[in-house]
Amino acid sequence: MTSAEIYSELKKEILHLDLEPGTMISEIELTQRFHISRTPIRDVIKRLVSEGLLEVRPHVGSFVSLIDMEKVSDTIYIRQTLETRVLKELCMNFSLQDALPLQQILGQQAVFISKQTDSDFAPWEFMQLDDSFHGKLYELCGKNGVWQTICSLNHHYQRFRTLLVRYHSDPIDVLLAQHKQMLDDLINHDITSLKKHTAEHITSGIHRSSEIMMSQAAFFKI
Amino acid sequence: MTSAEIYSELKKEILHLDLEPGTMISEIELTQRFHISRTPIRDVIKRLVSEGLLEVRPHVGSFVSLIDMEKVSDTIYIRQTLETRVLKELCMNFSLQDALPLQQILGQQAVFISKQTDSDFAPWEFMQLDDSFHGKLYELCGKNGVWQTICSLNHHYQRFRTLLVRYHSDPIDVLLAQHKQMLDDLINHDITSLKKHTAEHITSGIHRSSEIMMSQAAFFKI
DNA sequence: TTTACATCACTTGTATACAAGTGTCAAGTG
DNA sequence: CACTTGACACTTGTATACAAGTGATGTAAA
Repeated sequence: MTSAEIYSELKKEILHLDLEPGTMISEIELTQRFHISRTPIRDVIKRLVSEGLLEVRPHVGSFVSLIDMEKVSDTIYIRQTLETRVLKELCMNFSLQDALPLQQILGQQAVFISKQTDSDFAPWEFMQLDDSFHGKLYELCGKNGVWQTICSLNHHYQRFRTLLVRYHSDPIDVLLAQHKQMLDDLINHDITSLKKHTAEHITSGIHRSSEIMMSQAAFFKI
Repeated sequence: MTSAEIYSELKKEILHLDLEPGTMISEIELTQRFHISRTPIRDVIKRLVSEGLLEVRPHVGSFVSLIDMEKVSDTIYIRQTLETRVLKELCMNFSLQDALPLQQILGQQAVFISKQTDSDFAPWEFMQLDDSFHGKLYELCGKNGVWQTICSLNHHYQRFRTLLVRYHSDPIDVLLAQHKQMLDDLINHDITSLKKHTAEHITSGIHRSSEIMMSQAAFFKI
């Protein structure tokens, strides 16, 4: 297993909360698990530290970082602000041609929901489709780089979203309905309604944050 | 010299263009310069890579990354969008109390300009004061975390700004005048004028980008 | 002269021994 | 019993030897 693969694997486990916030990560354990020496393991750890997913206390240990709700709030603020502008610009010249790829993604989301059973609940697959939808909005607007930048700093937000769907605070069929509304607004060139629905969609779930923070207090910072 | 200090020193040299884009960085040279072994040097390099300031070609060498104008444009787009919203919110409840720290920073900028001579031209000192001004705007709005986030992804933009002031495309007295206008707009609660002046200020210099890219083509990507 | 190829100097990648700091836990002391 | 203290196990930090890939350079053959 190469260094990049180990990085992806660990990152995935952290974002999916398989590695719970606060868990200690042992370098030596990882060397045994991935059959590789400490040096590349330490490289991976450093990289995850730089993304805020791990914290290293020198001579003590490496730990999965606690979810920082301030960072989550900041991410939501940034996403809502940028997406409002992007959608405004997109709405001005929105064509039915633009609607096609978005409708395709909504179709995939509908398929996912219909296949979904309680036994094999895999929220991150839907979260990926959610990201595809939003990413496509930026792409259609010629702002793919902005979307990539947002993705690079939404790690705490993503873990919070995982909790939201895990506790069904954010039913995925509601999210799909919100996407559909946004697409309708785009087709109708209704900027006012679009702005409202976008804000609702992105900030949805934050209302229940205190509830979730209570039930999983150990996962959160301060 | 500790690992963190070496990181700061190298980062400073890259952002100030003392280490020019494209320059090769030798790990062994750095071990000799800082009297430390390869391991901590490699840690520093990895960290600068994760910030997009260095690029490592395996078994070839480590190089200062070329300035990516797409990233610069994206940064300007993000900054302008966020700052427009922050200033709008700030403008609504702006008090003369809020004006005090801003006026203080403008005073420091004025002092800097008056002291300035052509022989000891140190643009980054003024850039720091520029950042202080903008950072204070976010802070007054309770959005300090958002500002910190922006700072973490504006490295290419900062190198571009260094070029702008180096070639006097962005005379610093003009920047100060723009700051003063923005503060006046805040005091007068004139959102429309504020939005216009903010956009002018943040996008100022981008107009001359092609000119600068021509004269320093080797610094730029593609 | 031109081209193909082997050599070599140099780079980063990896493994590992050792240094140094931290926290636990048990024994000793008041 | 409460508290101090020191040994110890375990952590990350650092140094360094070696592996492996790259590109330039020089040599020999066509």
